[in-house]
Amino acid sequence: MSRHADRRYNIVPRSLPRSPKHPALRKSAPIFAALGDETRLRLVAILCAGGALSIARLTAGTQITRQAVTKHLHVLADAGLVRDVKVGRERLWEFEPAQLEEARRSLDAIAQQWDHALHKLKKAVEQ
Amino acid sequence: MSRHADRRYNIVPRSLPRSPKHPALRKSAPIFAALGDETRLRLVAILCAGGALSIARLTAGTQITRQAVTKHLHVLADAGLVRDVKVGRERLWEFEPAQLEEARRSLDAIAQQWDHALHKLKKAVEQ
DNA sequence: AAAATATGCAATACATAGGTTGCATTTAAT
DNA sequence: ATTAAATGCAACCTATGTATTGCATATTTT
Repeated sequence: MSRHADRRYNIVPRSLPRSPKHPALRKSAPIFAALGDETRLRLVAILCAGGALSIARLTAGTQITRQAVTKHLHVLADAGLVRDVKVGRERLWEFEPAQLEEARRSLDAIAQQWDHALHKLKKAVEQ
Repeated sequence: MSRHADRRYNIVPRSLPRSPKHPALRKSAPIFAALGDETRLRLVAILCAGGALSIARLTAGTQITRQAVTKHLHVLADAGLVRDVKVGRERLWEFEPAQLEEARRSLDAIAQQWDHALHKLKKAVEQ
C-alpha cells in the first residue's frame, strides 16, 4: 500500500455525519473545554453557590496568582459560563446558567443515543 | 502595598473550600477536558451510536490523519470514555458509558447548587 | 493629598496539545 | 510466498494553554 493512503478511505459507516458536523457538538466542545480544568471547575462551583465575587476573593481560594485566576475567568467568560460586572474598583464575576444547560443537553443527547443503541441491540437479541 | 501581596489575602468567602478541593470536581475535570474538543466529541457520539469501530473507519469521517485520530482515541481512553479491543489486525473502539454518567452528575451537582442559591435568594426577598 | 486596595496590561517562560511524516510491524487475502 | 491492509511507534513541528513577573492605572480609605 502506498504511504499515505489512510486518508483515501471511502468506506464510511452510515451513522457517521461527515462534513455537516453536528452543530450541537461544535457548540458544546468549547463549553466542555472551559470546564475541563480543575481550577475553572472550582470557580464555576464557587460562583454558582456564592453569587458574585471579586477576583481578589476568588484568588484567595487558590494557590495561583490573581492574574492566573483572571485568565481562567476570561476562559469561562468566553465560553459564556460566567459574566462580569464592574462595581467601583472591583470586578465582580457571576455564574451564567444558560451555557451549563447547553452542556447538560449535549451529555443527555449522547446518553440518549447510547440508550437507543442499547434498545436496538436488545430487540435484535430477543428476536 | 508591596508588589506581590495578592497571594497573601486571608479574606476567604465562607462558601469557598480551600485545599480539600471537592473530590468530584477533580474527577470530572479530565472527563470534561476529554470532551472539550470537537473531534473527540464527534468520536464519542459516533461510537455511542454505532457500536465498536476500527480506527480506519473512524478516520474516514474526518479530515485529519489516522494517527491524529488514534491520539484522540487515547485521550478519550485515558478519561475512561472509550475502551478498545483488538480483533485480528484491527483495533475496535467502543463507548464506555460510566464516565459520561460521572460528567452528568457533576453538571447536575453544579446546577443543583445554583437552584439552591436561587431558592435562598427568593426566600430572602420574600421576607 | 497620601496610602492602600483592586485590577489591568504586557512580556516572558515553559509545558502540553494537536497534528504531521516516515517507517516498522502485525494480520489477512490472493 | 507476496501483496495489501490496519495499525503501532517515534521524531518532529507549531500553536495554544497555564502561569509568572513587573509595572501601570483606577478607586477607596484615611
